Amino acid sequence: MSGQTLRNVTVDAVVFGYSPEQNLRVLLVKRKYDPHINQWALPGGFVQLEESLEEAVHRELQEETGISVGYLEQLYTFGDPDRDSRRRIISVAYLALVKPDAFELVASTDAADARWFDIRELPELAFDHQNILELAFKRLRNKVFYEPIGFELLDDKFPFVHLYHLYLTMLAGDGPLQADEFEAQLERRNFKRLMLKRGLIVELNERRQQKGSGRPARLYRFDPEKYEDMKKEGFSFEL
Amino acid sequence: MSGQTLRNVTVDAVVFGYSPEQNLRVLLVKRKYDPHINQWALPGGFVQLEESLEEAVHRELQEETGISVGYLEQLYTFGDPDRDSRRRIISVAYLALVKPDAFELVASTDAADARWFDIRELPELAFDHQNILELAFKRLRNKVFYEPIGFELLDDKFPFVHLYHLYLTMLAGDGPLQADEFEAQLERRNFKRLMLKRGLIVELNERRQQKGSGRPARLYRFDPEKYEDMKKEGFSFEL
DNA sequence: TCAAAAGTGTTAGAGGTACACCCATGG
DNA sequence: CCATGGGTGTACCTCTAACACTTTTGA
Repeated sequence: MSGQTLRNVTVDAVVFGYSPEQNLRVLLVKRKYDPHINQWALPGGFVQLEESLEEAVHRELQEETGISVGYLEQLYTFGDPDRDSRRRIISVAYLALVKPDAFELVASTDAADARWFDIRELPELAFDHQNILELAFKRLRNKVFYEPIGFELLDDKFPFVHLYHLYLTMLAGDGPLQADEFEAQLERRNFKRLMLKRGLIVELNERRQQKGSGRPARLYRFDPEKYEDMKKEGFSFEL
Repeated sequence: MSGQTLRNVTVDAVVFGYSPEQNLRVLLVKRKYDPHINQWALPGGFVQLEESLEEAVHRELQEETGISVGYLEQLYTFGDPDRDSRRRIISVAYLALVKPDAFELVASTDAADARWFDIRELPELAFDHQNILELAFKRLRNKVFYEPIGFELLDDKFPFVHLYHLYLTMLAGDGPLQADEFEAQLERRNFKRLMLKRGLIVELNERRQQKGSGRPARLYRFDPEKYEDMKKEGFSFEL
């Protein structure tokens, strides 16, 4: 079925999903083979001879979890001599982000061997995947400060609070404080002004259908042009 | 002599050196074997079975150029199926920085097959090393904005202008403008105040021996403690 | 008409930019 | 004593943090 693989090179992916209700989540798969059979691990596998590294990630994600990601970025390459008990294996790790639609989709599939885990309630992981995940999480948190990550994690149209809560979550990280307790450090109204002034998000003339009491929220979307501009010129996105 | 190597994994290093007189320079080696025999390339080679990736870089640099670097950071992993004509080879690229002492040392060795090149006057490179080098240079320039790279590129004690000129060089990059023309964007005296306020550099009570006329410059050094602090907490170093 | 959520306006002060000016040396 | 490079002081002004206040909804 599959082509010839490189014996010493794998790819692994840390896939993040977010929704205001479900917090920040990571996609994990349950291993079917030894070593570490039945333990949770990052999705990934051996690279085939004729595919690029990115293609390998997309293929493995498709095979193991059925998901297709909207954003993929190389994270780090792990190559310590004894990180795999079988033999010397170098793993190129990737960081991926998905929007809530894909997010929900996978959550409702077979679920036996692929599941979303809350970042604060992770199981023990196979190999050195714990390290990989921690590094990915650090990177994601850092990205908040110089790239508009919301772009890849939120729905196309979103009320402003969603973006706000995403940022609060990132600031809180896995620390002891709840996201809410960062409201002082990241003031809701000033944060909004900042985002609008930067021109990255655009006000729409739609409002969210009501959920409970309170004034209905206007919807926003990211501006893809501005986003591309910033990618080229390098970001600088101090909160 | 050398142990068994992985057939499909190499490391390559982009080593930068800087001095105010010599500008920013990159260390290249002339290839002794096919493919691309006699072309200039990044120092690097195949990873041995029992060594880590970092160890491989240090070993290859030692073997090919005799240099030992003070700072080493993983850059990116290049794995396109056809980047090497021999077979599928994945290369883990590293970015390295050396201080002027090491810098001078190698410049005066046998020079036949290892040489420093001005970043603005590079020869044609073997494989995809042009891409690797460009990425490394971009990364280095970006680091300026959130990490005190001078730490690894300047002498332990330095007059403030050295740091200033390093930053001007980075801002200018490979663009059309001369470093001097960025003096408007990065004001000498304000820049100094900023650096001192951040606490990263410390004023010494020594002065540089004279070189031409003008008031003799006070010497400074970086504060390693502050540096470690910032590493842990994550930098945020807007100019 | 009250509570909750969203959104607007305004103000004090921190901090950065720009620049005038002073210092120390060689020729 | 002038040219050159190094270093200090400060005034203006922008930008932001903080918060009071208004709007729009559900119950």
